[in-house]
Amino acid sequence: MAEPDFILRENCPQRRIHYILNGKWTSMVLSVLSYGPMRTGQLERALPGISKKMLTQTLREVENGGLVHREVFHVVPPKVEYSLTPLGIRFVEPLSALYDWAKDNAAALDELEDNLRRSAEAASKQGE
Amino acid sequence: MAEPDFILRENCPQRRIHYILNGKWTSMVLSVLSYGPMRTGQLERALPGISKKMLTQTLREVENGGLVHREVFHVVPPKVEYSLTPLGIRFVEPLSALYDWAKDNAAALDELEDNLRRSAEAASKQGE
DNA sequence: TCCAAAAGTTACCAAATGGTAACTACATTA
DNA sequence: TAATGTAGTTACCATTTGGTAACTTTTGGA
Repeated sequence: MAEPDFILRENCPQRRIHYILNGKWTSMVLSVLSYGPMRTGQLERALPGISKKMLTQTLREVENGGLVHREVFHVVPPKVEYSLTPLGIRFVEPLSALYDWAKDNAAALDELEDNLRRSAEAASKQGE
Repeated sequence: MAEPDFILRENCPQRRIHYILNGKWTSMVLSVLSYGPMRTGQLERALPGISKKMLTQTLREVENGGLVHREVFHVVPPKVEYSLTPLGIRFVEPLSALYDWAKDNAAALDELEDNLRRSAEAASKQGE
């Protein structure tokens, strides 16, 4: 008989998908691109706080993974457009579901963050 | 009029949920607990490769967030049982969806990993 | 008397991660 | 002649992250 579902071995689907989505910006870059092709500057403005370095680094990763297509227009000043590939579109599916959940469950997120805040305060009082 | 959906500001639902699930083991610990209450040792065996340190650290975090309940039985040798709280059960919902997707789309994961492997090889040939 | 079992803590360390700021390229425009 | 706009790179650094291994505690059993 098979081993129970709750054993999460190296290389199980669960670990594999985390391996892909573990960059700080990866999933959000994909999510933004799900709204349509975008230029670098648009992406940058869609993710306030991202640095140029992280943006290009993340874009290179998803490009290497075959999730995103990079199209260079040879003009001056430069123009580069990014868009999801068919594979990228498939990966955005579970992300959108996750984000939809987050939008619909803001109260749960609030509750969790309140809990964390309270426990952090309690811990710092200990240290006095 | 509202700004476009694809602007992902600090504190938007998308960023908030990543903030919670960003520990290496957090989401998998929650996922394992969705199968029912478990003792420390069971959790440890359900996540091959996790260290004692990371297991307790992760458990404390989800406990502080109010996602997991920790019940100590005062016996020797010690017995401690972890289980999802109602809030925890809500958070497991999108995780399960994500993991179901991953199970159903192993081919897409393969394709992505192949792409990454190939691009890594190409990059290392460059360096020779 | 000494070890086992279960859960947990601690000190220490190496690697990964991501941020800042300065720099490049180049045609157009003022 | 000098500045502008767009995409990108690079060196450098601080922080975070997570792993290892040794240690603790308590009681029952060999």
